[in-house]
Order: sequence, then structure tokens, then C-alpha cells
Amino acid sequence: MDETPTEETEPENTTNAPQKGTVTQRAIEQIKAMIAEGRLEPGQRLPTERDLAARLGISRSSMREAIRALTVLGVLEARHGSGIYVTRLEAGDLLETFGVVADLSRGPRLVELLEVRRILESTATALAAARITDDQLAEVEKHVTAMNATEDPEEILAHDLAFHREIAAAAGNETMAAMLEGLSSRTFRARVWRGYQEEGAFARTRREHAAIHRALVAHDPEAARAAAAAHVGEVEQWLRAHLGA
Amino acid sequence: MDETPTEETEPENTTNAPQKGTVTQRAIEQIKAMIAEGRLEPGQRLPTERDLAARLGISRSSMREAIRALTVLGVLEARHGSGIYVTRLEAGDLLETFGVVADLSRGPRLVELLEVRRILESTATALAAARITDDQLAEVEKHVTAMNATEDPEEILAHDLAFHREIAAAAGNETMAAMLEGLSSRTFRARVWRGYQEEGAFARTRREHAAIHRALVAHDPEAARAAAAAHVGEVEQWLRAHLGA
DNA sequence: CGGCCGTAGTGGTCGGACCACATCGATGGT
DNA sequence: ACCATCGATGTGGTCCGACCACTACGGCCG
Repeated sequence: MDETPTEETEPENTTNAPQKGTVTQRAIEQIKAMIAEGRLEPGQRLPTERDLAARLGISRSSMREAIRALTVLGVLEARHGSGIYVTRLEAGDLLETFGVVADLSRGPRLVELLEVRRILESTATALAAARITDDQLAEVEKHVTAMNATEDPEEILAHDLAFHREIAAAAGNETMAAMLEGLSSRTFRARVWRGYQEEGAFARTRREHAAIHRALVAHDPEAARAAAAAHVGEVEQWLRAHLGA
Repeated sequence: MDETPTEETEPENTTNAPQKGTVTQRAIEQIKAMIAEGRLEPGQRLPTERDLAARLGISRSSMREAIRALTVLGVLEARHGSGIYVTRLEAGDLLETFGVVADLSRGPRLVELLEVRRILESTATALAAARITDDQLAEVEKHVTAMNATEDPEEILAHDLAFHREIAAAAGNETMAAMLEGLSSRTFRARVWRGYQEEGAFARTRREHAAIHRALVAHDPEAARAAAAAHVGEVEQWLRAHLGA
């Protein structure tokens, strides 16, 4: 073994650590690998920061940076005073960070984002039309009527989000729903609406939501797809126009 | 101002910092906010870690954790010995982490992921059919023929990835291309192929790629969409069967 | 004038100390 | 015997200060 000649404070690497990048980056990869290989199950508790640091032969500071990174990515969850745990690793956990993309994108990229959302949302709505239950349908209708009953932009925005969230959930694909959630993050939505709402957007939104709702009630996927695509496309076109000025 | 009565070691907050969550989390939000508000431009260099820590009134350690987190998210980039910089904030930068979702998802979630990919990929291919240039078309064809000329799984996988990447690029939506890139991350693809390739998958893949290529040459969006959907759907169905056993 | 090299400044790593919080067992009262 | 309280222990959270590794820049020397 042509390891480093000095052998002492190296208490058994859980995995052999090649020399690439920063030690923190390495730690991140190793923990990710442990999870990917099934050595760490969802919900399972990890060793303490101090233990982990010792095992990988790095300082606690570096290990903390690695853990923090994985925490932000939604892979780990640190509970103060209790320990570090692997999240459930479900779509919602992992795709939480997806929202930052929407929050930090500007200009032409916002249009691209909206285009992606149009594609996913229209398909999700079509799927929902085929699968939605009466209970879910009632929930959707609740948000439609609630949105029709108020003029408060904040409240309207909230019901708008809930309306689409409910539909995405009914589509039966959690991953898609989580992505749409990120694509419709509050700050993202708010930014676009800021100028959009000045052009009778409320009325148009109510009309379009009603159309989508009708298609869902009729369990008509194609109508739902078209209505949803038109709905998102409306905003998309407006944004496109207000940028390409 | 009802601030904390104690006022001393608090060298002017760049933004006022409400008391919520960990100081690191706060720092992350504040830096994100600085970028979102345009106070930090893409490519711009940030103050030093030591300065930033002092400005937000936290320790360098905590600030480093915040920076590391944003680095992993693709928002910041730390260059050893030089400084910390805001990335270009383009789709590729911010969606790099998207691949971990694919890498850490298992079981039913893999099918969901593939379903999302099918939706996006088919649309992207349709868009590409309408917009692709002759040069791009030649590039695509290169990967088709190269893939037909080898039996090495590694090489086949590489050309498979490049094939789809080229098409995604031709679709003209960087954001969508970046997402598809994540959805087709090497480890993800490799995991699925492992068992898939045992059933004459190579031949089938070649046939399907040829069909997609033909549709692109003909600039026929609908044919391209169908071919791409079938291509991804093929894998999707196989995976669905091998899980729902 | 150009290449070399030293130096100042930056991020990267380390170790230790202390704090805030969660957990669980021991203790004491009922 | 039971339950509430409180303390000890262990955990993540924060801070500090030191040093290392690397980059960038400018002055020095050929």
C-alpha cells in the first residue's frame, strides 16, 4: 500500500478518500454516496458531527460545512440537541431548493421557466382530469369560489397557488407536483403579478380557472390540457412582451 | 426603535436581521436577497469571508457555512486565493444540483422522474424539430452513427447522453435543457441501464434514436414528439414493470 | 523590456471552547 | 405505585484564533 508514510491519526475511513477537491466537498460526496448505496436509510439518524468528522479524518468545522450543504439540499435534517437525520428523501424534500432557481432568475430566463411550467402544468392538469376524485374536485372548487369572492391581491394569490397545488396533487405524480411548487414559488409569482395585475388580470384569471375547473369536472383531459396551457401561456406571453420591449 | 437594548459589537447590518432560525440560515437568506434585489450582479466579486461575517455580525465559521451552502446550490463560486464570486446565474449553474434528486431517488420515484422526463423530452424534441439547424442536425447524426458503430456499453451510454443533450440544446430553452441534463445524470442513467441493457435494449435504442433523427431531419414536430415520448416511455414501462412486480 | 520572485491577501482547514436545546433518567412528592 | 419536576448528559449551533494553500500583483533583477 503506497499510502502516505505517516500513519497515525487516521481512524479508519468509512470509504477510501481520493485526493480531489476540498475536504468538505469530499465529505459531501461520501455522505451522498452512503445514502445512494443504501448504507443510510431515509429517516435514519447519523453519527454525531464529531464522530463523522473523526471517521472521515477531517475537522468538525469542515464536516459541519458538508452537513450544512446537504441540509440545504434537503438531503439531511439537523435537529438541535437531538442529532442529524436523513430526510424522507421524498420529492418535496429534495426539490425544495428548486424554488431558488425561480427566485434568482431574471429576464429571458423567466420566460423559459414559465415555458417549462406551461408544459408541466398542462400535462399535470390533463392527468388530474382523468384521475381527480370528487373530494379533490370539491377542494379545487372551494378555491375557485373563494378567489371569486375577494379582491385582496394577497388572498387571490394564495387561492391561485392553492388551486394549482391541488390540481398538481391530483395528477398523482409527487415529483411533478414538487417541481411545479418550485416553479410557482411565492416570491416568483409575486414578482410577475406585480405588474401583471394591473390589466384586468384578476378577471381573466378567474375566467381561466373556471374553464380549467369545468374541464376537471367533465373529466376531459384534452380540454384540461388546453385550458391549463392557455392559462399559463397567457402570463408567458405577457411577460415575453414586457421584456422584449 | 425597539431594538435590543444592548448595543455594542454590531458593526452595521447591511440588512436588518430578524431573529429567526440559525444565524447561518439568516446569512444564506440575506445573501440570496442581495442577489435577488440586484445588489449583487452575476459574476461580481463579493467581499471577503471575513468582511461579510463582520457586516452581518456573525462569525467567519457561520458565514463560511452559508457560503458553502450557496456554493453547492450553484449561486456562488469560491476561488481559492482569489475571492468569492456570484455565478453567471444561468440555468446550468443553478440546476446543477438537480441531478442529486435523480441520484438519490429510488423505487416509485424513479418512475415519476422518468415520467417528467418523458414530458419534457418529448416537448423539447418537438421544439427541436422545428428549430434545429443543419449544423446541429449533423452533430446529432454523428452520435447516431457513432452509437451504431460500437458495442461498448460505456461508449453507447456516452453517445446516448450526447444525442439527447444536443437535441435539448436545439430546442432553444436553456432551462429545459439543464433540467433534462439533471434528469439524465450519468449515475441515474447508469443505474437504470444496468439491468435494462440485457434485453436487446441496444438495438431498440438505436432504432428509436433513428426514428427521432428522421423526424428531426423532416422538421416534423409531431413525429418528433411521438418518437421521443415512445423512446422514454419504453424505459419508463420497463422500469414500472420491474418495480411493481 | 520581460520574466522571475516575493509578498500581501484570499479562501481552506484545523482545534478548542462555550452556548442552547433535547432527551432521559433520577428524584421527590402525591 | 404513580406522576411531575429537575438535573445531568449529549447533541447541534456559534464563536474564536491560528495556520496552511493558493492567487494575484508589483517590484526587482537580468
